[in-house]
Amino acid sequence: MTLSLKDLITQALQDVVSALLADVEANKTPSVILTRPKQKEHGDYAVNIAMPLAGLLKQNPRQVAESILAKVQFPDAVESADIAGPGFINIKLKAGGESDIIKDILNQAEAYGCVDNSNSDRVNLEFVSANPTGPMHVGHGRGAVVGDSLANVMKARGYDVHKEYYINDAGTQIGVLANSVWLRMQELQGIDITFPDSAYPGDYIIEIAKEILEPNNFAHFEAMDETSRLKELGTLAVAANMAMIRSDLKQVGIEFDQYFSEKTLHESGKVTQLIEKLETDGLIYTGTLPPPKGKEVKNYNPIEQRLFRTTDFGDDVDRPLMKQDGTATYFAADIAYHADKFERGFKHMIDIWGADHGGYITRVQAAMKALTGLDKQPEVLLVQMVNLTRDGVPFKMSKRAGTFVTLSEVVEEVGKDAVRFNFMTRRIESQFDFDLEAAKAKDAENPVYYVQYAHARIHAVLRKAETEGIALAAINDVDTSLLVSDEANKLIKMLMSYPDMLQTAAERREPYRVATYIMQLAAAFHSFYHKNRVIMDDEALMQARLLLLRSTAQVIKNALSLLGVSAPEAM
RNA sequence: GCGCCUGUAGCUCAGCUGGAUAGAGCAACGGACUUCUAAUCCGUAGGCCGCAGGUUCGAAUCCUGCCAGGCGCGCCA
Repeated sequence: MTLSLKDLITQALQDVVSALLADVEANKTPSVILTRPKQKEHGDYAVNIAMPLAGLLKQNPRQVAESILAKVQFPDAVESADIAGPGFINIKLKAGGESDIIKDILNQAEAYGCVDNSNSDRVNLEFVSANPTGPMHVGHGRGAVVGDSLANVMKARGYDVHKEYYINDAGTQIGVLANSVWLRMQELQGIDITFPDSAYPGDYIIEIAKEILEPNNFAHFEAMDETSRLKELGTLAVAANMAMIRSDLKQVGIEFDQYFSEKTLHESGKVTQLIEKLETDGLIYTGTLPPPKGKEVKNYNPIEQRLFRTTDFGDDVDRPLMKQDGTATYFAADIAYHADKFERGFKHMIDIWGADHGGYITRVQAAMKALTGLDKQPEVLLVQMVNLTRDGVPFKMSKRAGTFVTLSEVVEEVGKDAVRFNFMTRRIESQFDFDLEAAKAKDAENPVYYVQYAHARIHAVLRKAETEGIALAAINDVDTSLLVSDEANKLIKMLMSYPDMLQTAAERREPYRVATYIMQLAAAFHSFYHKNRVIMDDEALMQARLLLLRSTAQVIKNALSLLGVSAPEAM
């Protein structure tokens, strides 16, 4: 792998910095970081290294900058380097100095921006994990899209990512689900039932009831005792819901490497083993928890419980692992689950949760520390809530009333690309107002069309070239140094920054950066397009511009594919 | 009361872990299609970066305290 021009410049400066510090007692050598200045007059790259160095050398920053420039040996492509402001070094490159990058992009094609995964830790990425009691709603959709894109971005940067979905197919909710289905089954048989508030009201329950009745005889269930009936119906209903959820996920282009069932943890005895282990380790004691703060609890009865000493590992209060009826809490199963991930060889886990689970992070991390010694694991990304609106008017969503809007409905209305791209245009920390009309709009209000249009536009030019009988020159025969216009320069810089952007996105778990980047890249292209006609008489310049367009299309396509969004060649 | 997240242009959001004159899109106003896709581009206007302190050469960014909004806070998942 050859060093980029940026790397060469950085290296040249770093060498001088080390030389200057040779006579000084310094604990550590500050590292040179090249930045892209916002102002064009500040050159192509800027370095602030003179500022931190000034303190160590006890000179003023501008003097330091002068010493650096006196010694440094820049590569040929550097035209000039000047000192500016309090001590910045601004580096200007020769026109077209970096334009060779577009050849690399085309040679690497879909691999541009990616690195191989030869030596990296395995990462377990758990996301969505929507309860199998109903269809996915838009909030789940955001987590799903973010998680899948993050997986793609991290894979592109060499991480070995395993995508996992945790199915909460145990607990009281499954009993509620089974009972709801049973009531609907009876109703379908013409039996008069009353549907209690505690049951799930959605129409999908009726569909499930029908599905179950299709191959099975009603009498078969009627004859069973209630416990085994609810158990069997629970299993069937979970399977039906998971089939629906998987189809919803597929609709937005998401598939998992593994679906992990909570029930198997209980059945295999892993949960009880975990509790026994904690008992043996002396991490469990009998105690009474204080009443919850902040909200009135009616009929609060303090009770004695066996409590896990999570406070010893950073939690706020100790947590119960067993309910009063002797069954395990959700928390107990969840730490058994994370311990299982650890046993499967994952030292690194990332969980993507909804914001309403934020209070849960410390206790899981505390438990994992107690069990495995791992610190800050799992790494939890909280995705803030989604508010669905139409023309700015909020939807009233209530699962109870059956008026929540499913992800599937939204995808059908606005399309997969719009859903996926729009969810990626904001940081996960900010709440999302998702407007259905805006997401459907095919104009500048909707960023997905803006970027797709850029891609389609490039292909329109390429098609035009083809119909005019223009042959594309071989990549290495093109003189890219002819690309000297401001717009071309800006576009090339955007294309160059793609790998760095991806690396940052992967390291910081911020896949939204990819979306922001594509929008900027598309803007740089549209701007170039308007000022620089591609198909023209000047053959050499035309070939250079065609090459620039092809590499731009390649990067847009690469980036969009990480987000699971299509790159159409015509619109 | 406590914990987490958020507060940047009229609206929706960026701001690359401390850099130079805080940026986009929408909305407003004014321009650009006989020429490769106007789903586009160019320009104008619009800012006590929630408030107040602190850290330092330098703060939207880091720290502290307030204010406002969202989420959460016993054996629900």
